Amino acid sequence: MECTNLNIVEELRNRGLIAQTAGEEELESHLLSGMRTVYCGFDPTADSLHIGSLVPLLALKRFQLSGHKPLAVAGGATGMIGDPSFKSQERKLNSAEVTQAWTASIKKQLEQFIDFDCGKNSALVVNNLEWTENLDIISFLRDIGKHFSVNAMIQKESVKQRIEREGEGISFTEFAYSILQSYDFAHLNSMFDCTVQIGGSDQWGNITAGIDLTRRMNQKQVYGLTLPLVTKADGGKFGKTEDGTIWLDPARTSCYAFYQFWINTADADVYNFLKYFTFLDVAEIDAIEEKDKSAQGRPEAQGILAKEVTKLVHGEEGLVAAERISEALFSGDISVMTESDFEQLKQDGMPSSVSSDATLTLVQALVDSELASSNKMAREFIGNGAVTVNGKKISDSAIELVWDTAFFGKYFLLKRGKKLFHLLYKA
RNA sequence: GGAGGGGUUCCCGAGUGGUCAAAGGGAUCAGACUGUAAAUCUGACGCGUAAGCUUCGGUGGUUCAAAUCCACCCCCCUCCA
Repeated sequence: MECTNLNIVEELRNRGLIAQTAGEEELESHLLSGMRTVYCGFDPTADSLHIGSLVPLLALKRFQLSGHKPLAVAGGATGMIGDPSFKSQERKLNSAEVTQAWTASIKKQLEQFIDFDCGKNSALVVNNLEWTENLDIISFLRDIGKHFSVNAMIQKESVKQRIEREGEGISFTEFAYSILQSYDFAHLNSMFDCTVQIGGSDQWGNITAGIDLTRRMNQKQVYGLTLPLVTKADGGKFGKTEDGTIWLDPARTSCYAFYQFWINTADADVYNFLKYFTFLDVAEIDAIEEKDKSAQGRPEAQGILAKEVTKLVHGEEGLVAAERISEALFSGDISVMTESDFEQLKQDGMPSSVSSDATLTLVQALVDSELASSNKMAREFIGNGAVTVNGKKISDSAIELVWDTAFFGKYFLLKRGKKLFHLLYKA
């Protein structure tokens, strides 16, 4: 990768990706005057990252594209402690085995996003357990802890509610989290000459603490930048659907479901999301917005967003699969699908299940497939005309599914509502 | 330790002996309209085809009948020590 040296700060600013910076002008000239090593940490709170981590992850890549060296840290150590920042409750600790297993899978995910073979600014992924597991308690308290003022630490907004709120508290373990993360920054600074840390805006307190510690331990000036929390225009929580979190791991959230998540982005959010989650030029995004505005009917933006993000996360292959299913289900005529298309749907992440029953009622099938939460609901859906079997609307709730009438004698494609599908197939 | 106020169906919140599966709002889901939007309108929203069954912090009691009354217990909040 060439060192293009475009102004990354300005680029982030144009995309609305800067929440806070420690000395924006200084940081800007620091980044313009040479290749810098930029770090961002990701703690293992599950065996996969979810789309909440996408903004910082892509930001690392943006830094790399502008010629800087990204350094992703998997929080094998910090994940053992638990970040209390803006968390209203103390969290339970996971076992060491679990945390280390999660760290390993997260490390693997991080590696997909940044380039490890582009010369000088090739990326680095490290685990912060490497430099903390052998840290002894006395050194920790004397060499690191001495630089922290508890008075200052309890002033931080990020732990305020835990300290002030009645009925809540914070253990020493979580309280010390910030020290651990600060030490990461100082350590990375001396090991890799890392001078910039980025993170979500909830990380501001931890980042500034790291800047202070690095100055005190290494006598070096380092910088911080936080990215905004992604919000939706309707006030809802970003990244959650009825079915829960949108994960980056296709085993947890299929490429198809992932693609659909982005397709369903509200108009009010989609142009911002294009700036947050894709590498398209801001000018290009503005052009899309202009075009959508002047054209009537369906905007193109959601399709572009879904395509770009799915490709980034799941690659060309994942995108093709997601598009194939979406095409078949939403625009194409299902009856033109071949037997192998159905097989493909299954493999591509279409929710599906096997049935070994000779015959079963449609009501039962809807409940089994979780398209309806109870028989009563299933009947109501059928009565409302919300249920389709193999492309045909069914309004009789007494109907039975007979395999002879299935596609290829073995597939029933159930649909409830406008966008919920389930493939039922014969054993 | 003392005084007071609370815990209601996903959330907020009304209900103080039968007319309560429990007002109202939000969230959610479906239908119509659309663009696999938004807004709007309609409907559903404990389980059951139904009869009916199971819910109102927990346990026990009073009563023909309890979310509502009584006893004990658990949890939360406010004030005092």
